[in-house]
Amino acid sequence: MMIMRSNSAHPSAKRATQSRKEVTHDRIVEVAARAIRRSGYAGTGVADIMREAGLTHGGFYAHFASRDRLLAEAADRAGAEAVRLSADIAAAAAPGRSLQELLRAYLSKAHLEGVENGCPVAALGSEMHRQAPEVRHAATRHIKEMIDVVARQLPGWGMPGAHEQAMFIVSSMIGTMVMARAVDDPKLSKALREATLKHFSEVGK
Amino acid sequence: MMIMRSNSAHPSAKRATQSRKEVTHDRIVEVAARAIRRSGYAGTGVADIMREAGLTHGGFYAHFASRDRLLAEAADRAGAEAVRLSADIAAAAAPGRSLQELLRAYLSKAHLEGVENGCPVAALGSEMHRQAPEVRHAATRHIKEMIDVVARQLPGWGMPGAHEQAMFIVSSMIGTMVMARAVDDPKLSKALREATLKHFSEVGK
DNA sequence: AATCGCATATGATGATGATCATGCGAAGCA
DNA sequence: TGCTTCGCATGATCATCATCATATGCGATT
Repeated sequence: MMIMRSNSAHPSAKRATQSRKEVTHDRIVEVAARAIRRSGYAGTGVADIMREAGLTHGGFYAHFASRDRLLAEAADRAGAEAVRLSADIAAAAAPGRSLQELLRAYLSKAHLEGVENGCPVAALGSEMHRQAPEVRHAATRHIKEMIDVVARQLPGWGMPGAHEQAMFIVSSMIGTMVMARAVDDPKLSKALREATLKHFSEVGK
Repeated sequence: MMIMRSNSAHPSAKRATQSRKEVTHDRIVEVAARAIRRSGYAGTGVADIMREAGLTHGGFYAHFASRDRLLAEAADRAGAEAVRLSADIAAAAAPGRSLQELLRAYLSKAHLEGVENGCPVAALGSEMHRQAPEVRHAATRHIKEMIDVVARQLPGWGMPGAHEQAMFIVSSMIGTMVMARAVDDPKLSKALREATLKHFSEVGK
């Protein structure tokens, strides 16, 4: 079960259900997880997030010790969501097609245009090395998870080299999406995604 | 007494007759080109740049119509430098080894640690889609040039598919560097770079 | 229905940011 | 040598930002 973390000596109806504060906290994190992908770490202000969550800026520090703490929670959530989504896509694919489906989804136009709900590494990768240790740590953890997810879709899963190959695939996926979003030429953007898709078209189970 | 700054600092004798203002303008752009890679577009302020260039913030608008205009010039310069450096490395390599040397240099520890003088796409990629049109345009141009540089090192240069392959290679290079910089685990960082290096170890002329 | 505690709002503070108006001092011309 | 022009500095303005102190009002408990 859960540890009782009561903020008062009196039993103020603690139960498995979330308290009001927890619900709000959660909503702020969810909004922030989208905001950072849309506007970047540096471009996301406390007031923006609170406003988007339907609150005002003042209450923020009742929920988070600092802006960085929120960013860490938001990055963590975004990463966890991305890994879970990838695993789901792979799990739902026909046997032997999981890596292909994963790549197709990742390099899709929908993902290209849906930054705020997409891969946080593609959305925030080049800002990462400037972030607070907690943020980088969460990111690193999810990156490792993502590599594992990909590795499990490889024919030689468990064999030496599979992990290495998975690292390469993930690097390529992310680089392709970063580039495809960076350029202002839609044709080039599409060509970049298709080139990567084509390169991996034979890899799979 | 007064700090004499003449054009002797940088013997950039492109035009023998560079006015004082042009020299200063150039210096600001050069500083900015490093600053944006180090601190990101959003993290680079006008005052920071001017201070680093040995000036005060006030004179800025005598040189640039806006902050965005400077960022565009800085991005353009960083991109041009990166492409030129890559082409130089390839040109200096032993015959048939140019792509290998290029990859080795790009994925080196030196580049990993030298953000401010390195590839601007790896340093700024995920911030790019939010930038002013001029900035994105300059970036796109240099990305195309970079793809061409890589394509020319391929065995099947000119044959159908070479350009496609070059796009894939560039995407992978950039993605690998973004990831290697993002993670806070040096072992993983190194493993990512080596995985990509290994994957391309047979490609070349 | 009255009360009370907690979650959130209001508002303040000090820092920093982009932009601009204006003054000063040095470089070059007469 | 004195004058003019131009490049840069000083300093101000207005906006935004993170953070915090304090007020308020809702909802649950009595």
